[in-house]
Amino acid sequence: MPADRAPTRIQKKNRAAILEAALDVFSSHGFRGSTVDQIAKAAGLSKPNLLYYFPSKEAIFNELMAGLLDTWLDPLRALDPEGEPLEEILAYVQRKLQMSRDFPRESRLYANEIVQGAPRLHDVIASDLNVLVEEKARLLQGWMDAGRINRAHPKHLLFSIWSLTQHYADFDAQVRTLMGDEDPFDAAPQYLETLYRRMLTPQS
Amino acid sequence: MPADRAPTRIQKKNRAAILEAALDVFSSHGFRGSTVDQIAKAAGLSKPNLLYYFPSKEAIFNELMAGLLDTWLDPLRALDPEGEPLEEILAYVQRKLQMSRDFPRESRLYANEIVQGAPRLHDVIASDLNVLVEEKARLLQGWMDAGRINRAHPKHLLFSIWSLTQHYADFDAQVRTLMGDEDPFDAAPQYLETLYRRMLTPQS
DNA sequence: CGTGAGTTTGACCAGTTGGTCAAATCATTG
DNA sequence: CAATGATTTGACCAACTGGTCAAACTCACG
Repeated sequence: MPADRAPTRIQKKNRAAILEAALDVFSSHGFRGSTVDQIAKAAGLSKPNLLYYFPSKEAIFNELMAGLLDTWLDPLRALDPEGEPLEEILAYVQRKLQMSRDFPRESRLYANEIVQGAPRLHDVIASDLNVLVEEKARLLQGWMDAGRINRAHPKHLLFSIWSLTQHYADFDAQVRTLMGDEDPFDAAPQYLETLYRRMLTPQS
Repeated sequence: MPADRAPTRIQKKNRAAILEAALDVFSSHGFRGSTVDQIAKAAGLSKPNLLYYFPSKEAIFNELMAGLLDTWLDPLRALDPEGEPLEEILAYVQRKLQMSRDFPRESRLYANEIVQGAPRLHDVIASDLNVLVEEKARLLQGWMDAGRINRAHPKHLLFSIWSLTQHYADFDAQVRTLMGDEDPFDAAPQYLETLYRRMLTPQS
């Protein structure tokens, strides 16, 4: 393993290549289903060479996850208490949808983990994510109490946004097969905007 | 392997126990992540004993999947062209949600497969499911054209129903952690009914 | 209660997998 | 260009995994 001095040119390049390859492999086979050899080959390295940069398969996975979670929550963090409620929510939905389009592997990596019971993620969900969700749920509740958006269970509202947007990344294989030639992302933004607009636009 | 005569009492019991155990194990670790030993132990058998009833790990998986897909599509098949459109759709949503509550392992097994690119399911999705979806999408489009429900992309409408309902099974670990004491299934039916009612109730 | 089919198991095998290590090669810099 | 540290690799290991097999055991039934 490289000393903990400043990383050399080669270290930077190879660590990046490994993480990129690992994202590819882990997101399409899950942790258990992925082999170090697969990742090494995808990164253009030999297995021992890869293990020169990371102490273990699990270490690669953890670093990937740590990096992922931060960017993953950014769109929700950006939900602005000062903004116009409905537009804020619609913008959040579109940001999240955009992430499913641009980073489907990250979405699937996360989905893989949660579906399998989140063994390696339970702590961070129970702490960081929980705090953020509580905060934003209160914000949404406030907007509802003020009559600025229609009432709905705030946490379920958040779940529905995650679910609907990530579905296009996580179930990509199914969605594309059923859509035929049509790109799912052509109509999805419109569909979701309509859905949440109709649902949340305040009715007297 | 047992001869292909009528199954004995023991065969019936053990095959059922194996499939039950396999559902448990496969749905929480995926195919690659599950071992025959795990399944055998969960079924209360030794590994060679299990392999006396099924020729291979893959055979267990396939039999499980074959059984699953049929029941999985039933709720959609039951969408009745003769019924009142909005109520038909709302009933479909509730049936699907009920399945997430009653058969979360089946949902996760399916999710696991699709997230990983549906390698073992692509054919059946492209044939059986595709036919069913095309049929029901036309039905929904007809209802919209007749002004009986609000307009929305019919396939995306179906995707959203799957996504929202299955989310409660597939992301159960996350949902429960974030809901604390509250059972997600307490508010979910109400939330989804409201969502689709507001979205689809025809507006002049 | 004996006997043949149905059932169970311990021992085993070959292939895979995560990970190690010493030796070889390469890059940087004094 | 020497020499020192960084990088790479082939050979290897122990644990695990899917699957086999012959021998032992159990059960239903005449």
